[in-house]
Amino acid sequence: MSRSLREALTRIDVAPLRRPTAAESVRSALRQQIVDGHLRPGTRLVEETIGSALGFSRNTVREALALLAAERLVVRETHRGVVVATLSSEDVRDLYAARRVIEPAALRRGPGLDVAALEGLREAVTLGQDAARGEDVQGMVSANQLFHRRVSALSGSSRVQELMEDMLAEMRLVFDVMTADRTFHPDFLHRNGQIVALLEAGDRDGAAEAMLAYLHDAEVRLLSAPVWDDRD
Amino acid sequence: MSRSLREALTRIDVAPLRRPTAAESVRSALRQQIVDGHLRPGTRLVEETIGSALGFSRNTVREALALLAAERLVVRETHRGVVVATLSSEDVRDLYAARRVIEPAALRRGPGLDVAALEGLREAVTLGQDAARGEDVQGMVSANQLFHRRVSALSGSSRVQELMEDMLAEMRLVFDVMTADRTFHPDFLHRNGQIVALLEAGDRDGAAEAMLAYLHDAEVRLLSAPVWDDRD
DNA sequence: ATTGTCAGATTGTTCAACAGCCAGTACGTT
DNA sequence: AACGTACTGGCTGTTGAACAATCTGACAAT
Repeated sequence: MSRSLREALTRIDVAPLRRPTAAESVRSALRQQIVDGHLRPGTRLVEETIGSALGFSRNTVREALALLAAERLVVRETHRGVVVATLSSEDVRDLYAARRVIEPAALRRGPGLDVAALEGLREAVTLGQDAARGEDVQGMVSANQLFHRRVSALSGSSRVQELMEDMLAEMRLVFDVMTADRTFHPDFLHRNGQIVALLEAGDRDGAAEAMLAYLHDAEVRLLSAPVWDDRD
Repeated sequence: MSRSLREALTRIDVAPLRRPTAAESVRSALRQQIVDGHLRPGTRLVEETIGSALGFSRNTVREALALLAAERLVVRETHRGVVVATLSSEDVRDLYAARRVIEPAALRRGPGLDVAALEGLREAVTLGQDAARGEDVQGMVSANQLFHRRVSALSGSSRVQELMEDMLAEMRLVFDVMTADRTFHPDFLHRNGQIVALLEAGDRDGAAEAMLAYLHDAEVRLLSAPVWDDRD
């Protein structure tokens, strides 16, 4: 094979192009229902029921549930079944401890911070502001998650991004509890803007510190919410 | 039920006490074989073969393989099968990007740094020194991984620890390539000691910076190794 | 109230089957 | 020799049925 041909071929990124396997379909369908709040925390997920509802066999559903359990979106207890995860205040502490490690560090040192990345962050902030003006709570949550997803992308590690992805899904379970508080999201959307402004000014350490404070305050605010499932 | 009895019972932490399920057994058996290097990167894992070898059905094996794939220890390609993961230089870069985010941040700000934690870190260093004196490569790797596992524990987040756990397992796949280089491990064990010394002196920022430098150097050293599987 | 017992429901696990896909092999074309 | 085609064996993806183990709730017995 000629040298130039080989080199030209390396530039093709061959798309995965495989249609999702059955287990993947079930997995993402359930995942979607959970993060969208249609399957509330505590809901029992019965294999047979899901299987016949979605048109897949029990074994396939089992595989999907096992993966969701690895993601912590559902909890499996042997011989007792699977339920949509119900987060405890301990989980909230754990999630925010993780985010305080990852997000400030990504801002401070992550190798992914370039012009395009800054624009992406700015865009997420703008989307959030639009949603806030329209009092669109779903939109605010999505924009906020987009912002933090892109922050974690600055880490330059797909493994870190994947963890953040999972944790953001878990956060939807948390916000299930917070639907009452109408001021929660707007307050924190504003602070996203401040963080981006610091980055744009070239002050990465400042942005990292602002993120740390943000996460601290958000955790306190969430933990002060009335009801947490703390029967562990 | 009497009041005092109820109160006494709350103090029992009821151990999980469930013996591992079949899929879990297969999963951990395979995991062990992989991290111990008995199943080398690239080895094909055929469901039927594993099943009959370990005495479990194909379905059970499938569940175990799905979980290992989620952990990235094996790679599953649809209709093509499962092989023990072969890491590319891109994977090494990704892993170290993740570690540079997590480990320095855990040292700098993690809430888990107390006297007991410091002792644990010091112990890991001592174990490493002992292994180095005995030229015990396996022991050095284990001690080093214990050290970094305990650093990640400073994060105060089980989710971060879990990610680190998975990544350390992946690192075993990396070291499969590095068995040639006899000086790799002793060099870096020494630097673990310096990091602990900084912590003991109360200089968390300094320890974080030292960790950052450590991880940078380790990555460079690994990437300079002759052969990486970079056919992606 | 506490405990023993039993039936129903659901999970854990196996087995057997079949379609679909992949890699390799052989064969014929150009 | 390079290429296209057809065939084949091996494995994966997925299903459906089956059975034992175990949990849950209800009801009866103490």
